[in-house]
Amino acid sequence: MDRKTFYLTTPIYYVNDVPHIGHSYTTIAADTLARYKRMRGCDVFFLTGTDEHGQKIEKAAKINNENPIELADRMVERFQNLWKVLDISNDGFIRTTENRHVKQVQSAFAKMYESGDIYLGEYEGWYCVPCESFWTSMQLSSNNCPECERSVEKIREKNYFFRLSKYQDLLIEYFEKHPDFIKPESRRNELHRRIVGGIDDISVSRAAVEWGVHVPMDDEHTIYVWVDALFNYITALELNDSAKLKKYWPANVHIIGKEILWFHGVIWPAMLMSLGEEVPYQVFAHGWWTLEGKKISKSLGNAIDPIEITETYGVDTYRYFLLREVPFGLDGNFSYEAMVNRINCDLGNDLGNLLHRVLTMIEKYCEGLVPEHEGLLSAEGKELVERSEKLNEEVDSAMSNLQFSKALESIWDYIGLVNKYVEISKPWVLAKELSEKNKLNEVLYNLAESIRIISSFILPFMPNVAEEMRKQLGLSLEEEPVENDFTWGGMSPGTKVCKGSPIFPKFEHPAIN
RNA sequence: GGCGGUGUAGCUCAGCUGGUUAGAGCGGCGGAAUCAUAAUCCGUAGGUCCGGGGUUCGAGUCCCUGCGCCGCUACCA
Repeated sequence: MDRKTFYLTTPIYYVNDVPHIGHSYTTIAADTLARYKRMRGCDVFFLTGTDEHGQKIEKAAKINNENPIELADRMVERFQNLWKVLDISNDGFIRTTENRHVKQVQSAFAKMYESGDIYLGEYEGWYCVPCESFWTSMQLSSNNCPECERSVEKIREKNYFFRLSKYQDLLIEYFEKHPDFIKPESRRNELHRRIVGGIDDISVSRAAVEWGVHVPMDDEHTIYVWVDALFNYITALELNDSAKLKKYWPANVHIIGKEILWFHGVIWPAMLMSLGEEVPYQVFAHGWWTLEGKKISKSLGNAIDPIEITETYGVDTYRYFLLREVPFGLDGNFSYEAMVNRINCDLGNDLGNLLHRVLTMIEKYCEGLVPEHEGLLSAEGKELVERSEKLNEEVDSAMSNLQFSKALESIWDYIGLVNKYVEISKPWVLAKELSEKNKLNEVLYNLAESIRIISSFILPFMPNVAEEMRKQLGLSLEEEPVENDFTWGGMSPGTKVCKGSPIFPKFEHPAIN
């Protein structure tokens, strides 16, 4: 039987920048979705990688007195190391400097040239010499460079162009037939209006840039980095008719930041249409993080290395915070205050304490063995079971829409219900009466089983925490997590639990400056 | 400038096609309980739903307008 495939990607990260919170956010979201889909039985292919060409890299390397590829090699290591630290389970990693990629990009470019969708034309624009930037007349601020306010000069350059305008109607049609193509909806509407407003052909080659993929029919030019970069999503699968491409393409979702939506939502589908390839099912553009209320930028120098955060606060807690604090798609604010609050309250008080109190009772009242009980479930016990089924539906629906925070909210509602169940059932009272032994056993079994289910739902978000919970519950860590883990009844009576120290130690709130 | 969004409790936000006393989480306050990382559970917050005008039997929810904030307008998660 063929399993359903699920192909998801992050952008390939530009190696001119050190990895920061934004990169980690996209990748953690993608990883969580990938892990979730694997548990649901999908054949997942999760791709990330690095974008290594272009003028910025060329210049940065020159300043460092090294070859561009040396710079890239160094930076790639930093990204790969971060993914390792954050427990990213990517199935593929692609670098745009790899030979397999370069060759396929050239062949796609040649194909579009042969079909007439790429043509040699003349680029006309405004050039700011000190900034080394090109601007359209619309971008100019009172006829000067919008960045430095100095005067600009008109330049003409032979360039290859992609006939984007030709795809206007097809794109509009695609947007209208696939309302979920771009998420969130507000972004979709923005793009849609802009396409309706008219799109021009785009320059897809640069004569002035040497560090890039050379235009196959004209060695004087390199291919515009964005064109080069976008193709990674299919060159990683082997574009030229391989079984892998057929198996996974079109991608189920490209997860990206909102600033690169134009490329993914318009240019990329148009080029795929030109090549006769299918368009991805969805492009999901998430929001931006501010740091303590301020925009994160190089000029402010306030970027934080995710590795630093995780060294202090832990990897799983960081993953949890990013996906819980802000609905995916909206902007959010990262603050240590909020992070500590989430760790202490959601994780420590609600979840960590629940695990700890239940295991203590199983050890105290049942010699550390998950008890067996006779007879039917009590009304409260039934509610736990029913709500776990509802939770299963809620989480699946939220995850299908990449609503990570919503999925976590549902899981935490359930955790709240289980804590309530402890209060209502009062196992410490039942334990005092020998005649209540069967009732006590039922309660403790239900609690252990509820926590097992919770650990399954949490696994895609916090893989290490889930593993630790399972270990303390006495479950085998050998077996791969599967869909069955989400449904009631997986806990075998007689399982020996193994309580450890609290899984979420409390943090002091950071001093307020 | 053009196009679009948004303004709801101290804070962060839910409130779909207009319909009974406007909701959640966190914080604050009061109580219960003792299995537990002083964790948990229960109760409580009386907020001109930005201002003004209008449509309607009825508007936080629709329309107009004023003010504030934000996004897109082809570098950057």
